Amino acid sequence: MSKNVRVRFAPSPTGMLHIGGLRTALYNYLFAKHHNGEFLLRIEDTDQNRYVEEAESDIKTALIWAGMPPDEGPDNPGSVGPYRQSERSETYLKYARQLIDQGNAYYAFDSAEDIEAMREELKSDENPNPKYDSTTRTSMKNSLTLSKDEVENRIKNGDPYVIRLNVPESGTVEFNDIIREHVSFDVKGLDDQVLMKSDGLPTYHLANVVDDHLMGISHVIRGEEWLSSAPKHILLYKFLGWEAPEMAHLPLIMSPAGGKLSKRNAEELGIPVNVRDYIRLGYEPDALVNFLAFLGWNPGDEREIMTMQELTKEFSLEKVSKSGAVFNIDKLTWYNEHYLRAMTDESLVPALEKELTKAGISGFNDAYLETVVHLLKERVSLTSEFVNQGRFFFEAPSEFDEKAVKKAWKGDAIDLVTEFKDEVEKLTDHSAANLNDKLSGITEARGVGFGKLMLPVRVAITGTGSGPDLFETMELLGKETVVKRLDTALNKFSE
RNA sequence: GCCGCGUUCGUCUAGGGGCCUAGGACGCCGCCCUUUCACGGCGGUAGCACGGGUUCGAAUCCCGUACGCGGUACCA
Repeated sequence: MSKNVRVRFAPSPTGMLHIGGLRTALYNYLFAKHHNGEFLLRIEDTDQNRYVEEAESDIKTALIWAGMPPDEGPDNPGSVGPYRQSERSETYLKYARQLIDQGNAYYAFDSAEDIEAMREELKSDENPNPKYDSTTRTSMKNSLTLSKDEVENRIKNGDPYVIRLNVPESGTVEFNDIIREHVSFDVKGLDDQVLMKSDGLPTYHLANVVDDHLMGISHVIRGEEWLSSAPKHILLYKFLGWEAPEMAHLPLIMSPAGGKLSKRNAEELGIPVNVRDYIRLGYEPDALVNFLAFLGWNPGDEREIMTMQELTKEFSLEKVSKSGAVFNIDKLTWYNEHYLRAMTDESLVPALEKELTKAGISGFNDAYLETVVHLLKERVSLTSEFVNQGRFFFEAPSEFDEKAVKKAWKGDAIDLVTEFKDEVEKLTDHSAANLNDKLSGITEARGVGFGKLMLPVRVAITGTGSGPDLFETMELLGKETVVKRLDTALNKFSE
């Protein structure tokens, strides 16, 4: 890489950070770190109508949670700030004026109604969406059609206006996309994009070009939805006399239902679209990152599990695939389970505590919780399932699984459990091994199968027919609790 | 409609002319382990969109068709 790598993640604060946005950020981050470059965060808040107050902090929180803190951004500015576009208005106006002076842009005074009327008039089956372009602009109200005096007067009068890109009438714009290689557009297909809106703020197209240049961005890595407007950006770089950064348009993340992953076609399939939901649900950041990295990229060998460090070492845009990737929640679940199981019991205690707090349960020490984690972590997909899967570690079962009761509490279960309870009461060392000995001692003596006793005891202790090792569970619960639960069940099921 | 981009198992993908009887992962199915359920181990299922070329030889190169996706805003 000849020049210093500087990339940016440039979300618009119009809502909570989207999972696809996090992947875009991740690819930018990996690319930057792979090349020892910088990863910047720039807030593209030029649309005042869609501005959402909490969005910016949501974005920052998500990036930090996922382990990709920006090297520069609104909170830790470098030398090219400000990092919010709303704070850079004068800069954009300056370049817009330059473009006008050069003849590469022009003032347009058409109202929304004027444009609508033009579209209505020109609309046809072949052209359902007439554009404001090199052919239609000749019949509109702009500084290309109006006299110089009139233009000056209108501006002096404070008439609302926009500044539009003066797209050449013919030619092609070609560029090399790192992921797609050669891409070519006929300028005839481009419209005279609005560069400065009537509210004085730039559109994305102008702002992004000006900022990327001024901020020294070497590579623009963004979603494929931008590919169609890339030629306009290339034109802007050319008109402004700047070298365009390298471009890489990432394939989109798709819904299993088809189309872009959006609230509508994802959440009803059980796929959250906002990163904050993944955080809330208890996904491990490493798992989400690993999963997201592999949605459209892979190292070229058969590895599936890679940490952020490994991803950084291996990542390259050339290996990013060209086609969209369907979001497969089952695979994410598998990644999460994998990471969960690889983590130490101790490190998961805080997650358990968080869930307990949510459930209003308290009063258990860390050693106890660590054992609970140990017993549970191989049977859950998410830490948020800890409480549901292991409620019996914290309180006596309030209800009993009907099927399990029917299967377990029959025949001479009452006698067997009563005998077991008596043995437990006499036990001086309430250890898993001893409990196991006692239980199997009874079944052997009575000549019945192990399950005849184990199952009713399990139901009595946990309320269900399956779960972690029963003896370790009983050891953790302690003698008093075990005896009490056995009594309760004996009373309940002896009728 | 027009413009652009894409198309290997259900899904994520490896593959860049002979190494491909197309490899891995998730899912699913089966077996083993386990005196529960899981975990784990082993095995199986399933794919080069279609049609033409080019070539001794094509999943790999070219053209076309179909399909999918994106864009077509004073939104990003």
